[in-house]
Amino acid sequence: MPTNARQRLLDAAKKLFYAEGIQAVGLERLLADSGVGRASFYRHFASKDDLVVTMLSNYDQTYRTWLTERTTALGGTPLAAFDALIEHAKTSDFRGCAFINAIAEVAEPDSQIRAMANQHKEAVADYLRTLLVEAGYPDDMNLARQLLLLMDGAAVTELYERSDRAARQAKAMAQALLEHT
Amino acid sequence: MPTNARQRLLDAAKKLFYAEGIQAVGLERLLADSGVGRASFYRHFASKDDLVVTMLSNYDQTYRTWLTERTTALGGTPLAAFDALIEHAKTSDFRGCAFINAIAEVAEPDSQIRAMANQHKEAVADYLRTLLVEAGYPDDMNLARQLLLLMDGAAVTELYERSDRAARQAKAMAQALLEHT
DNA sequence: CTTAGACGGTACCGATCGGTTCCGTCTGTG
DNA sequence: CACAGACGGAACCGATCGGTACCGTCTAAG
Repeated sequence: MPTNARQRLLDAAKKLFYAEGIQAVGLERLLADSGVGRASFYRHFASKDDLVVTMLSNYDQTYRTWLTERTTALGGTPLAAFDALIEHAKTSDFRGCAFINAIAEVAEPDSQIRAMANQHKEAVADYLRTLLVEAGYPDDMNLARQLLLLMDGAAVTELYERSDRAARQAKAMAQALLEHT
Repeated sequence: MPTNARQRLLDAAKKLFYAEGIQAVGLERLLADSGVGRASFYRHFASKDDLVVTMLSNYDQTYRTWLTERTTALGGTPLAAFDALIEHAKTSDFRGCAFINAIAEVAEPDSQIRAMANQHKEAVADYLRTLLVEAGYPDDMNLARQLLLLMDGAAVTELYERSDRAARQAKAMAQALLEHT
């Protein structure tokens, strides 16, 4: 019967890997930050890679849940998703998309992380597609992918700019894109 | 009088860091791949960080030169820059933008790499601005930054997709953006 | 009270990290 | 020929990497 060591590890992994990068954070940091013993780590995860993959799977779930809830709260339109992104970009610990950052540093073409990123982005695009349909636009996955490209472009731009400028710009571009459709 | 050890190191750094990531490539790999002795490395660079910064500065120069030449050869219009991006995305060793990948994995907010990335992107945006002016569009840095956001969004999407789809989509979006201006 | 299981702490492992030092070689110049 | 400088190879350094093994503790269930 596991208590909470596993969850503390996942929490620390989510925070540290996102904030500082996967390769930059060693097990020592993870264990110190989570207060979990070294042995307990390997009771719950087969390896550091296992923790990374589990954490990213966790991130996929929590991010999409968050996006859905905030978008709904902000009006439920396609543009509301961009308002959610703007809110996200304003937070002090915002550092773009965890999947994009992960595949930017792992590089291996047949990595499980790449496959997970692909799947994650596909799911987000599909969500944007449902937002488009609900707002009365035609069912168009290509248009949804255009919105996703804008969101990802903004997420990556905020990595070197320190403001929500790119997110607001992406929203404006999305608005123009939807008006001229 | 330096001969060529420094240049071989920079070539290897450019190739390996871009292909596999900065943290993933150790000095051993750099030295083995370039054929440079360990001592010679430190005769030319103060540290690995120094090599990284020098290599990125080199990348900024060569990338912008390449972009200018290809864009000019492809017509010199703003959309020609996207044709250059499509060509780039088709190459087998394409792995997005080196600066974006670098800041995705180094993370430190006051890092020199972040400042260089900011400067690089500003220079590219300024080049896009001149392309807009030459094509008869109003002098509008904001519009140039919109084009850059599309290019960066495509570069990052190609990290987990394996085709030039995102680049072609970004071009289509740029075309729509320019037509409705 | 006793037992089982989850736990944290620690010592330890081989490998590799970035970095320093010394040495022998090779090449071009005076 | 002699000298200087750029070079490659290798030994070595402390630190840290991911991973293994063992131990004592705490807690909940029988």
